[in-house]
Amino acid sequence: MMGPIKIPFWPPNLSICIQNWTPLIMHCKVFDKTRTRTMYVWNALFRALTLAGHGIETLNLYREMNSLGIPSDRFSYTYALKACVASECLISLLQKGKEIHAHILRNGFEGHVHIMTTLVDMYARFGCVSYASSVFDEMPVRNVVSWSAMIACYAKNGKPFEALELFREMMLETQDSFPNSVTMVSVLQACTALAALEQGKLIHGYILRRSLDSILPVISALVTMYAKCGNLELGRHVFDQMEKRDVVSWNSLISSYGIYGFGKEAIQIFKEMIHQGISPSPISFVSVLGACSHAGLVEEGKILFESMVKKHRIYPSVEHYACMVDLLGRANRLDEAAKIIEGMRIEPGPEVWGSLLGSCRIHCNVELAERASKRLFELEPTNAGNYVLLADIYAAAKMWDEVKRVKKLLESHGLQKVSGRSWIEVKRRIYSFVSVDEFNPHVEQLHAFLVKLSEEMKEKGYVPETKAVLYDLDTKEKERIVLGHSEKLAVAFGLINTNNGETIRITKNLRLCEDCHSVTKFISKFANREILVRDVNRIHHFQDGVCSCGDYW
DNA sequence: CTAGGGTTAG
Repeated sequence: MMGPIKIPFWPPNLSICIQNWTPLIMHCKVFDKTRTRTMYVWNALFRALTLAGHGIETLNLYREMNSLGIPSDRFSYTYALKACVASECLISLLQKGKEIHAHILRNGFEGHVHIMTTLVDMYARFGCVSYASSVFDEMPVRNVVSWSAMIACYAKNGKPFEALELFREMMLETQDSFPNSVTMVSVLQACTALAALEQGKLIHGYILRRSLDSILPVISALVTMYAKCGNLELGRHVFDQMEKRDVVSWNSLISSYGIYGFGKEAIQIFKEMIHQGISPSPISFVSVLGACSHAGLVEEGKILFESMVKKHRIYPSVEHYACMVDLLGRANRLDEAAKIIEGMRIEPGPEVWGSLLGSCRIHCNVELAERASKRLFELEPTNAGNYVLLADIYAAAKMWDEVKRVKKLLESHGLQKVSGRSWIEVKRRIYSFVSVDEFNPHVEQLHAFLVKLSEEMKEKGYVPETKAVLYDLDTKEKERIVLGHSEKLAVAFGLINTNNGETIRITKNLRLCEDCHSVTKFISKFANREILVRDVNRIHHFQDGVCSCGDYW
């Protein structure tokens, strides 16, 4: 007689295993007549496979179950949906997910909170925000988890405004869907994305009132929020107040110091973490290597990279290699960076080539840039940033025909250059600027302000840097273009509309331009203002004519 | 046997 099947530790050769298992399960059905018992076995198998990341196998088995005429139950649906996103393969299982979605509706499960929430999450992970929100909107019953899933969907897919708006709506629903710690983490991420410091402080207040301030994920998210919103001190303060810390809390602090360009301090914190008995995770190394790279600490970075395997038995992933390429490339050791790629023991992905291309831009290396971009265009043909980087490099080398060619290439993929945008929070309102902005009512005043400022600066030795301009124009024209950059408009707006002594906080969606960097340094001295600019990857803290990045970025 | 969350490069 066969007893109940126990799921053993999963053996490595899955496909063979599944072939052996399927008849076993069918066999089991013969012995165990009750249907729930059989479903339990199927579901347990789905669970084991999905947890191990074998989405394809789960779905194959799921199909087999269906073809045997066994209907899904509420458990199998959630596993099948999770399997669509838990695949090791790169092929998209979105279509499969939609099919299961249809089955769910056809079989009358549209009122099942667990299944519908899983559905929201599945679409979220595919980046299909509108699908997720329409499922969410149609849900007859919602609870904290469903609300949190939808807020997380917005926060993770570049829709922070929508995330905060939904959170507001959630708070109005007074029934049984009070936000909990999981909700708050996503809400904090939305504040981080917007660099909305004041909003973040209000959320912090709410967290304190709801006594959610001792939950590790919440505190880590708080530390990151404060640091990335331009207030490292408050982030540090939250960290210091923690009673218990885990590796993620430490990672938050390490990367926080890193983005400001405080590399030595980041290394110090990394060492302190180990000293306190916490083993570094792979992400700790990404954070600390990133910090070295931001600060130009090449030798320190190399030593840390070597210690990964030797001391901590952590094998470098693509991300770690990308950090090393960035570290060396930025320091103008491009040949060494290229050697790192050649010596990689895993397939170099777009992250690695992207790092190399970025470094080529800084040091105007056309030849290497062409090599890197060739690979990049194959690996991620629809990433507009790569084309723009290459065009930048050609423009810097005055190779205007090539610039045109790359721009055409970009357009041939139906893409366009992401335009620069900066924003600033003044009196709890967010003001946004783009470089050529005819609709912003403040622009004329700001332009006049900047023209006057630039004249004054020129007398004091300022020379505009127009390398960032991708058009073959004369110097005067180029100067006019860089003077209208969104980050300069935002700084000017901040100077005019905030009080003396108030810190100005700007956020930009792209990398800060070189000319804007030197102008902001200048302003910080002559207007005697502290100015923080957060660009795509880091924070520049300007004070008294100096920037925390040490002009290395 | 069921749903949501922390830290990551450029």
